[in-house]
Amino acid sequence: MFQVGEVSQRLGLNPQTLYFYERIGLMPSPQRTAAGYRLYDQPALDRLTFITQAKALGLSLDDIKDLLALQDGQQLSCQQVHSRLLKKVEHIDETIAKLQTLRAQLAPLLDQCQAGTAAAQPGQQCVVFDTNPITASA
Amino acid sequence: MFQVGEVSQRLGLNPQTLYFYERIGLMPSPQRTAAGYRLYDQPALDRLTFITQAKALGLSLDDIKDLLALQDGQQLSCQQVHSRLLKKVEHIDETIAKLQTLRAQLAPLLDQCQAGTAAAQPGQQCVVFDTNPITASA
DNA sequence: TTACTGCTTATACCCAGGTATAAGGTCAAG
DNA sequence: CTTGACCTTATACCTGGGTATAAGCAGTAA
Repeated sequence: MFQVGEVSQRLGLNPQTLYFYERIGLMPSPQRTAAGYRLYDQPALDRLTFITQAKALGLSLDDIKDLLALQDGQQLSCQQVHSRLLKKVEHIDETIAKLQTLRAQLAPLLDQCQAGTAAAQPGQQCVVFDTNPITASA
Repeated sequence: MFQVGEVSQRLGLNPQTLYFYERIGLMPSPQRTAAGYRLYDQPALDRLTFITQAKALGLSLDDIKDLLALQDGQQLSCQQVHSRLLKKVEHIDETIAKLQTLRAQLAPLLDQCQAGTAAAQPGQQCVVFDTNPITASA
């Protein structure tokens, strides 16, 4: 069992962040010592690890809360789990597609710039954006 | 030349959002009538269109400001344009990669759930998350 | 006992990207 | 010459995801 300071150090989180996660219902209220100190057990550490990893993958705390709720087995049927996961995956797919579109639009600019098709002398203005391909393509 | 109401209606923006973009330097101060009413010209509309599209693609207003600054030809050399664009593209690539990882981790859960490998009866708890593959794989 | 570190709570603040509201000036129609 | 729609500014507020600070207990070591 670990106190808040040890947990936050191990996971690289601000203690205030732990309190915050508890306040917003992302973490359950942990056990307390007689004096009221929080005591985190291993499952709590695992849960925090899951949260930080999911966050690093770009999920919002709300998304993570949903996933954890599924994980907690909130009497959700497979049907319900499936439909919620599906929505999340669809949203991720949309985001990926958008970014790939943007990526594809920026790539030729990069090439053009590198190839020196535009004004290439240092100190001279780059003309890559003279007719903007993003605006133009829309 | 269009007043703020017409512009915001055409582009689906709140007039306050136009003022906001002006305040943060994303849009230049437009011309004014004698009475002080803003008048937006076609280049201003194009710029706003560019902004809303770039936003839809997931760019931050700061990113967009950078791109527009390049577009405005702020005496940046091709070298500078190239290095800034490159950073942006690299960041986009990282984000795509992260999301694809997450996607790949969620997909088997979806399948499992759909296949009824987990408890499939409505009203029964879905066991897909019993050993969490995201946590497990990390 | 005092000092020090660590814990507690509440409250306030931060950034991003706006939205809402109030108090007032402008302009065209009737 | 008033009404109503539209514009102006300033200011306050909102969500998301925290961080900072203050005031006050808890526990330990000299």
